[in-house]
Amino acid sequence: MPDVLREIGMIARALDSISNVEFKQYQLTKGQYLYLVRICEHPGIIQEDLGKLIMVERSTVIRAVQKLVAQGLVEKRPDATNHKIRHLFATPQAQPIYARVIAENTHSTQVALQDLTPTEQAQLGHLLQRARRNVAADWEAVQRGQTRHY
Amino acid sequence: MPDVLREIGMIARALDSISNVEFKQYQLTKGQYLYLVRICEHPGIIQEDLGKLIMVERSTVIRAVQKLVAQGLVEKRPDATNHKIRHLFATPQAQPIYARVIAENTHSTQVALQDLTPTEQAQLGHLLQRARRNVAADWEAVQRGQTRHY
DNA sequence: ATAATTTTGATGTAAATGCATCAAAAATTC
DNA sequence: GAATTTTTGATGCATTTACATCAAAATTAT
Repeated sequence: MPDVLREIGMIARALDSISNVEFKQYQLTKGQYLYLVRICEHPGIIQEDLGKLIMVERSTVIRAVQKLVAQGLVEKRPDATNHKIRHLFATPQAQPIYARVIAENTHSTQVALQDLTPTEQAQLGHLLQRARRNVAADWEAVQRGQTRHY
Repeated sequence: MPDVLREIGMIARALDSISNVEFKQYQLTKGQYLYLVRICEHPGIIQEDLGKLIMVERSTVIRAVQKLVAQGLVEKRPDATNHKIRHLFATPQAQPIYARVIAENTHSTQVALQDLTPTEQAQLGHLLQRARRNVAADWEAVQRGQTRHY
């Protein structure tokens, strides 16, 4: 069994840190780009689901979103019937930043996949998707306080 | 071009957060397992190279190592001729913890790859290795202060 | 050899992260 | 329908992370 964990960890840390450096010019601090992009692509999403989408802790999501709201990039709107949830929407000011983040992420992907054939790229995408689905179940269980046994 | 970045980010965050939860029982706080494992496997490594191995910032490595030293899990030894560097070694107390970390990481990998055939697993490993090498060059350049253009 | 640059380690400071906990609304159970 | 549990949001606190900067040793250039 190949040690895919370490490879994945290295790639993730490397690209995340590059992104963070580059997005400082748009006043985005560490990690903020992640939340902003997902909110842009899922208008009306609630914070709880945003956490599951990115796979980060609830409290982390909430603070990140609070900051985006303070910066005028995101809006929280109450629900008409469910008084517990808040829907998130990106503001018009977020749009140009969103475009830049996507451009940068696309470039990073190109760098990562530069010497892979289109077939290999597709293959990698599919295999990663399957691995991610496998992992998501465990992650949500641990978030709910369950313990893994092995 | 498939969006491998997001898949990789999700998997990395999910498994890292699970690991962090589980290793608290060994008094390892967030991220420490990463450093400890690499030091165990590379006796005598210096902090600078440890950063490149894990792909984290130099100052982050230094504080993480300082803490492991304070916990008695790692030792810093000066070099006989080069007075600038410090070699890192895991102490005997680190060994049982190392074994547990490896066991947990192996389990996580099994979960992630559970429904992939051995061929698919190998393929994923190879493709990720290539992507990681591609990314490493960019990461080291950005760490040295260079700007990417795209 | 001397000067300039790079490497390696370290720390102050600001910020994100994540656990524990609370609170209120909603959903479920009895 | 009342009581219990779950869901969703929020905050205090301890910790890691990372940038900027410094310092000293080593390397390279002049």
